[in-house]
Parts: sequence; structure tokens; C-alpha cells
Amino acid sequence: MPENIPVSVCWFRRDLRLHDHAALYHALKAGRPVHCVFVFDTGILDALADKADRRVEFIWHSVREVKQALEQLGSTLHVLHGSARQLIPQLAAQLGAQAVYCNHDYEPDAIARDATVAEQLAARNIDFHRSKDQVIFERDEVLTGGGKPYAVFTPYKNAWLKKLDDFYLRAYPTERYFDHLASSPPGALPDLAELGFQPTNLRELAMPCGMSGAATLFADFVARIDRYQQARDFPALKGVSYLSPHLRFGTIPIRALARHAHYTGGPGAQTWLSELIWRDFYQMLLYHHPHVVNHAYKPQFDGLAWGNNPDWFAAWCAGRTGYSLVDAGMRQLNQTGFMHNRLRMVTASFLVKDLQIDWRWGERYFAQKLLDFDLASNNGGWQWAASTGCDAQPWFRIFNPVTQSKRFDPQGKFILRYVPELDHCPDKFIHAPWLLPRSEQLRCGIEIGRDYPAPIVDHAVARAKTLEMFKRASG
DNA sequence: TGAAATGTTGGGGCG
DNA sequence: ACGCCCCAACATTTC
Repeated sequence: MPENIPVSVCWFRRDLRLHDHAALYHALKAGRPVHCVFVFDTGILDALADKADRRVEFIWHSVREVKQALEQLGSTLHVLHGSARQLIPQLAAQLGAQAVYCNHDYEPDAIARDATVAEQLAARNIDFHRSKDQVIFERDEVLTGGGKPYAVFTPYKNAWLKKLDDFYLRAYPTERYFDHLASSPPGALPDLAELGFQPTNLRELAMPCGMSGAATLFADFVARIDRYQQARDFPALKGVSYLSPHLRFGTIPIRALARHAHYTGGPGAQTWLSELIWRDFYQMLLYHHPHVVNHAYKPQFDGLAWGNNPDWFAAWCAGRTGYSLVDAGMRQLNQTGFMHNRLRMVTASFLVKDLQIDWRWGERYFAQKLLDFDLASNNGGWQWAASTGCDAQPWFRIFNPVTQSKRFDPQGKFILRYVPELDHCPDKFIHAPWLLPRSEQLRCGIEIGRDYPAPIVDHAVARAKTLEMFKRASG
């Protein structure tokens, strides 16, 4: 690449697609040849304890798809491995770039990283253009009448919906400017092993990756969105969109999803749109209150006297608490990297309010395991369940794991998918197997305490204890 | 985006 | 027939 031709760099991060991509659109439209780059950032990857990580594999497949698509257009994706803070300014300088484009990221670590990159680019006299892309409304776009960020979801949602119009839902027509992609021979793609990772069961799970995978899942969901409201709370049903990993890594743009929900209408689409608004809400909240990463949003709940029993925590992680729906949810997470949203609430409530374990322990575990892990949503969800958060559920609201099980998995169909030990357990006892009389246990071959764990806590006792714990912190 | 405790009502069994 | 008890069903309040 002759250094006298000014070029641009488009830095892909959590936006692994080529269509409706804000940064790519702005880069291409500026007219200079655009070099696309992705960095497997050791600053992030080195912190992953488990070197068989479904997310790295998901990203790898998605990056490969973007790269192949760019190569069909006569360009390529430069795939680097190292510290993004150093590599991006280096690459930009090396290519003789006049500008670097990327999309906003609202996580504290990402903000710090981007600030470093901004400094280094400025020192080299290279422009750094950043765009909103991963949310509909970011940071200060939706504020209260008093000009402050919302602290309660419902009024936020109302203001969000009021502000919404065609403008915010339109797609960036990147494909119109693809002829501005820098022409380039195909580049190299380090394989998983070179990145220091091992393959997972992602293939076995038939997880659709990349832009094409996102399109497949989206089409599948669109066909059943009318049933979303009725079916979404039942983990045994195919009720939810399963798009969360794609939304996380940007293989599908949020605008396409919000657009569909908004223009389709109906109770299913409206309920789903509301979930997308929760996502914006938590991103906005994290941006304004980065302290939530390590602390309760409500400071008085930083003083909760947690029990933090390590044996109970291990049982919770492994799906061996003796509460069948809780265990099924945790095993789904361990085996697939996904957990149904209803079960995220049930298992989180159980950890915090039945086991009295610090919500941060659970948050960290989900962060390690979830394919769709997103700091803002995960933290927001945990603080909601733990009652420590912004617009969280009241602290005295405690889920009964058995009642939740009866209500949301009435036939125990989901439980049996992940807790096969209970295969021969009579339906009546599937939600609370320890109530199975000893004689019945022998008859159907499930000895509680041997074939399936006895409950590690008594819910009624735990509930009273937790109410005390919260009362002391809030009093 | 609850659950449990407590209060109220009304029907039926029964002396 | 009547009062009394029991308790299910529903409503309210409390956590």
C-alpha cells in the first residue's frame, strides 16, 4: 500500500457485520479507501480463565464470515492478535491512514481503551471518528424533564417510545459504498489454537454464527413473534428470539430488530420491543453510573451481611441445589452457554435470597459462562434480582423456586431435559422431589440424597433469614 | 417481571 | 330451623 494515498481504517469490535453498520458507513462515505480491521485483543482474552470459551469461537466464526464477505468484494479484514491499544494506532500509521472509524462502546474498560487509542491517534495526527451503533438511544439522548438520566424503567420506556421515529430506525446503507473498500489481497486468519483457545461444543449445539446465522434466527423468530408474549416465560417452549448472542456481537443491527418490532406491532412485538428497551436502559445506566460494576447501585445495599457459603455456591454453579428448576437452569447454562430469561431470574433470586450469596459471585459466574454475556445487561439483571439496583424489584419480593417451577414449567418438561435423574419421578413431585415419600423413592428408583441432591436449604427458613438481612441493611 | 400472612365471605355438614 | 364450626375461595396487607 503506497503511503501517499490517504486511507481510512474501520475498526470492528462488537459489530461483526457489513450491512447497516454506522462506523463502516461513515468511513466508506468519507471517500478514502477503507481498510477493515478486527483485533483479537489480548487485553480481553488473557482475562478469560477457561481457554475453551464459546464466545471466542462464536467471534472467530463471525470474524471469518466478515472476512470472507470482504474478500468477495476484493478487500479483506485485517485480523490481528495482541493489544488493541497498541495495534490500532500502529496499523493506522502503517497504512498511512488519515482517520480511524469505530462504534461507541459504553463499558468502562472499553471507554478507557478507546481513550488511549484516541490519544495515540491524536499524537500521530490521525482523526478518530466514533458513532452510535449498538443501541437506539445512547447516553444522554433520553433524559427526564429535569435533564437527568432516568432511574425508573417505565418512564424511561415511555420517553424512549415517544422519541422513536423513522429517523432512528433507518438502516445505514453501507452496501451503496462498497466500492470504497480498499482493494487488498486476502489476509491471514489465526486459528483458535494460535489465539490460545480450544474448540468448544458450539458446533455440536448447532449454534448459528455470524451474519448468516443471525439472519436465520431472525427469520425464524419473525414467524412466531405473535406468540412471544404468551410463550416467552416458559423455558420448555420455543418462545424467545435466541438472538441475544448476535445482538451482543453485532452480527445483526439493533435497528433491524427494533424496526421490525415497531412496524409489526401487536402484543408480541410490543413486549419484545420492551425487552430491547431494557437493553438500552441498562447500557445508558452503566454509562452514567459505572460504579455499578463493583457496587450496589443503592449504596445501603453494599453493606448486606452475605453468608457466602462456598459449598452452597459450588452446588449452585453445578446445578446440584436439590431445587429442580434451579438446577435445570444452571445445567442449561453450563452445557449450552445460554439460559432462558425466566430461569436467569429464578436462579439469581435463589443464589441471593435463598443462599444469601453476594450477587457479584453470581454475576461473575454468568459472565464466564453466557454466550450472550453483556456487562450492562448482566449487571443490570443481577442487581434487579438482588434488589440492589436501579428500579430493581423490592427487597422483600422473594421468588419461591417451587411455585415458579409449577407456574412456568408445569409438566416439568424443561426440568427433565437437564435433570434426567428425575426421569421416573412422579409428575406431582417433579418440582419438589424431596417431598417424595421414602417408599415411593424406592419404588421409582430415585433416592433423594443419592440419585438427586436433597435441598441444600429450606426455602421458608432461608426466606426469613434473607428478610432479616435486608431489613438490617435498609433500616 | 411475588409470596406469605392475614382477613373476609359464604356454603355445607352437623348437632 | 338454627347456630356453630370448618374450610375453601377470594381479597387485602405485609414482608
